[in-house]
Amino acid sequence: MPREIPKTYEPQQIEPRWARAWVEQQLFRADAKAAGPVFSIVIPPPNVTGSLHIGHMLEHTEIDILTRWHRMRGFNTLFLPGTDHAAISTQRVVARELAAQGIDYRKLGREEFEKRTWKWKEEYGGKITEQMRQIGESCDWTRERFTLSPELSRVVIDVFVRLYEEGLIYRGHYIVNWCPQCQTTISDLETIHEERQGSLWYVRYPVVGTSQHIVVATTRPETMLGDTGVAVHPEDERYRHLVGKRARLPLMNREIPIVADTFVDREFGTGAVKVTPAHDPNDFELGKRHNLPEIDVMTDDGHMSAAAGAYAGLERFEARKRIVEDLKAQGLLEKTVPYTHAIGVCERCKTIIEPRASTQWFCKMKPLADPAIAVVESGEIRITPENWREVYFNWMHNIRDWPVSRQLWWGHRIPAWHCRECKEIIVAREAPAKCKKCGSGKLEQDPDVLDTWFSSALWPFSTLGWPRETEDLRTYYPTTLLITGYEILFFWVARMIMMGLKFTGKVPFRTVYIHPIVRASDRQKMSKSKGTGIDPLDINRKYGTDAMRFTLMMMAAPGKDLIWTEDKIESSRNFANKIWNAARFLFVNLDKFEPGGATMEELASPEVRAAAPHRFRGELPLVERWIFSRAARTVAQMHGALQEYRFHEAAHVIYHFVWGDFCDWYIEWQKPLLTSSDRETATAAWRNIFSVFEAALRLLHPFMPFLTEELWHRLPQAATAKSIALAQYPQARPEWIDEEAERQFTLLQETITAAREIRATMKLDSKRKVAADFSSVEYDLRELIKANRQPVLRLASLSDLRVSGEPLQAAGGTVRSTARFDMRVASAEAVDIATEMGRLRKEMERLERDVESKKHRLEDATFLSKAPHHIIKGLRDTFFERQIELKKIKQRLEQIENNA
RNA sequence: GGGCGACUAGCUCAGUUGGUUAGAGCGCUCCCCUCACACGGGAGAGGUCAAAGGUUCAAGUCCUUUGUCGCCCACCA
Repeated sequence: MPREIPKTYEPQQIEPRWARAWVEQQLFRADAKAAGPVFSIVIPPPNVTGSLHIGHMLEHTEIDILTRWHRMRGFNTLFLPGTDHAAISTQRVVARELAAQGIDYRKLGREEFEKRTWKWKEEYGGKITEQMRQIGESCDWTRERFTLSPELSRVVIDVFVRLYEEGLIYRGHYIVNWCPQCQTTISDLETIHEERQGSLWYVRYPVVGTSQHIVVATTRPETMLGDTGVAVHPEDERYRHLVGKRARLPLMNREIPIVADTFVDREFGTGAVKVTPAHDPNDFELGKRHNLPEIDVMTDDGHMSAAAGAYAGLERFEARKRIVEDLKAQGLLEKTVPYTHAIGVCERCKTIIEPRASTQWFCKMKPLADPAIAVVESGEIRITPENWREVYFNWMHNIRDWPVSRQLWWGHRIPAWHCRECKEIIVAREAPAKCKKCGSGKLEQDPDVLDTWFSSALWPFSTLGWPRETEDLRTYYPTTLLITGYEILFFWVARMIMMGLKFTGKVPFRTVYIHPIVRASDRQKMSKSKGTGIDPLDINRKYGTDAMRFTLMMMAAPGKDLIWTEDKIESSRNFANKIWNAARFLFVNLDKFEPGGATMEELASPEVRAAAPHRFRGELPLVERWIFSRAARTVAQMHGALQEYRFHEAAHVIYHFVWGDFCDWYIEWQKPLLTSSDRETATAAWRNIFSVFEAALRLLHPFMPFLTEELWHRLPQAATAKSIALAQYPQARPEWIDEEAERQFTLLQETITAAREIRATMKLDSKRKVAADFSSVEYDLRELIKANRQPVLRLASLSDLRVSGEPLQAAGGTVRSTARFDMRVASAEAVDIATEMGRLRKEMERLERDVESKKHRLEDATFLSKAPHHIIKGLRDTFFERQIELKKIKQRLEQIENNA
């Protein structure tokens, strides 16, 4: 047993060793599948850049805590680490990496690009895995999670075909969001709206056959090249005479009809609107109603297309500038006013998205959404914290069809084949040999791939072997829990629910726990791209993983984002150090005790610990009854808090137990006993302190895995014990709860505190011991003090304590009183009387107010008739106590005044 | 424009179903380097729980309004 223990806990010397051991010995994986209740958990993918930031750590820590806790309770646990296809991001990052090497990915060809991406994914997966190992993640972060494996692909294709056959997948021609940078369609969810300062340009369109103009307002002049109409409100008197006439589109010299449509807002701009069906969702609908043609004036990379006439080839914003200039030159620009409006930008690359009319694959949502709403309403799926339920319903009720095709190379290829001869589209699981309509063999697979989230939506069952009725599917599906952040509630969570219900008929998970988001100190969401991400590995090196985990958990109150500032971690680091030193205390003192006494094996073996609490000559002293009672309560609270995903509560509970109860009181109280020459008593004390300590380690283990693992191994363990993570989590011990012991011990604590308070008032330094008087009218209380005289003297630094039932003479000393006892230290030296009186007066005023209000309430007949008995009784009891306290304070004040 | 949330000690935040003196960490003040720990020990100051109204015997907790600040959703040129 190593006995040279440094004074300070040094995580960097301990963590790497255990991280390695967990991985090499496959401790978590080996025992993951055992007999027992099932805990299966779906967890989200890491971000695609391959780097972790503090924001991820919260999620990983919660997952890891739940996993360790469940495994320690004998659950059969299983992870389904979420898929990371992240098609757009991946393609973009890989393309960038290739570009850095001077390679244009588009010239590589699809196959070669996929190959390169695979390689990159592997490296990335390896990097993430390595990082997760360093921080002690108990789940396996292997490359499988990035796999577009053939089996999974088959499931995705199967699902697509099934949905198509049911008419839920269809090809639609609509306005979609086009990102000219990523060069693909993106869904509404992937665009974010930003307020930007822009302009509203008022442009004159000459009315054909008249000398009149109709003035339209636009924020995007470049789209006017694609205008195929002008619309006004049918009841707008200003324009009624123009409806049915034609306008001449400036710059393009094209005649376009003036139509009437109720969609037009008479109040906005001039009340006349240009119609560009190919570049605006509203105009698209309007154009369909009035049979206006679509003219797409842009190219995939955001330049003006051949349809843009003289402007063809210009970048779209360059074209805007030129168009405005030209309009001005021709006297067709009536005015320009500054205008702030929201524009859509690509979530990933921040490029301004271009709405374009385009033919895409869509998935009908309504029939899938309705059952998904029902299961959350009925509680079959529980979303916690509950406020996210509303958000979920809100979105689901207003759900729109989902464009699922993406113009990318990386992802699951859409299983559709286009006939070159007859344009027939064939959706099938396998590539068809020939067109089923015209028999042509000239078939081409649709070049598009599926949105990342399409395959991710299937994850809970696709990974368990569905559609086969596998053992895994039977055992683990529906999974117990999904744990994720709210940013993918719609992307992923809602869609998993819909797809799960659709294809398995069952919910994919029982509970959805939405964890808070970690923000940087400026309240920005942590993000690598914004440079606001903090590398957890840096924090680890400085403070240790345990400290970082514990800090996050202390702050992680459900339903509220938390702000990461580095100073908070110091207190967790200190906590780790405190535990380390508590252990150090035990080991160092055991060294002193062992010669001639019992060995550590005899004092702390698993068998000995299991037999706790150990009696002292047939009896269990008060302090032992108290600490075991406190331990039992702590265990119960830990279970309750973790059951409800109240991580912050669990962290606070264990913190208080270890630091407040165990270190500050229990160890301090027991100190002399541990080196006592009374071997029998000392042995029992040692055995109990080791059992409580060891139980505390197990309680804490999910939160601080490294520190607890290290210390646990310094205690005697069974030869087969490999890790504290495989030990049993402390179980509730209701028989240890001892209310009487807690009440009595609290009184002893109050007595000691009262004496310390007096010492502080007298500004005595701790070496100077003084004699004190203790007085209480309660016989039991006096006996309690007498029975615990030694520890009280020691912890309060008193040389003597005279216990009596007589009132204390206040003169010439300092007194502290509670309702049940008085404590007095005589002293010849002058205490600061003014300060003391100020304190007493303030206390008196507070008590007077309190007593008055309680009296008032206790005289209230309605209160007495309506309030429950225990409330009335409690109030009455405290009322009497306050009254006594008040009386004592008043007497004390009088005495001081008389003396002065 | 809709929806959601927050406002509690100097700072960052807890506070389960309304119920007896509203808590923690950091910071601050005072005393201590006492043989586990100064990343420590002991003691203390500091809050009319954003404002107003309401429900109730009882409100930090429930309801309404207001203010301030966030977030999400939304096709108004």
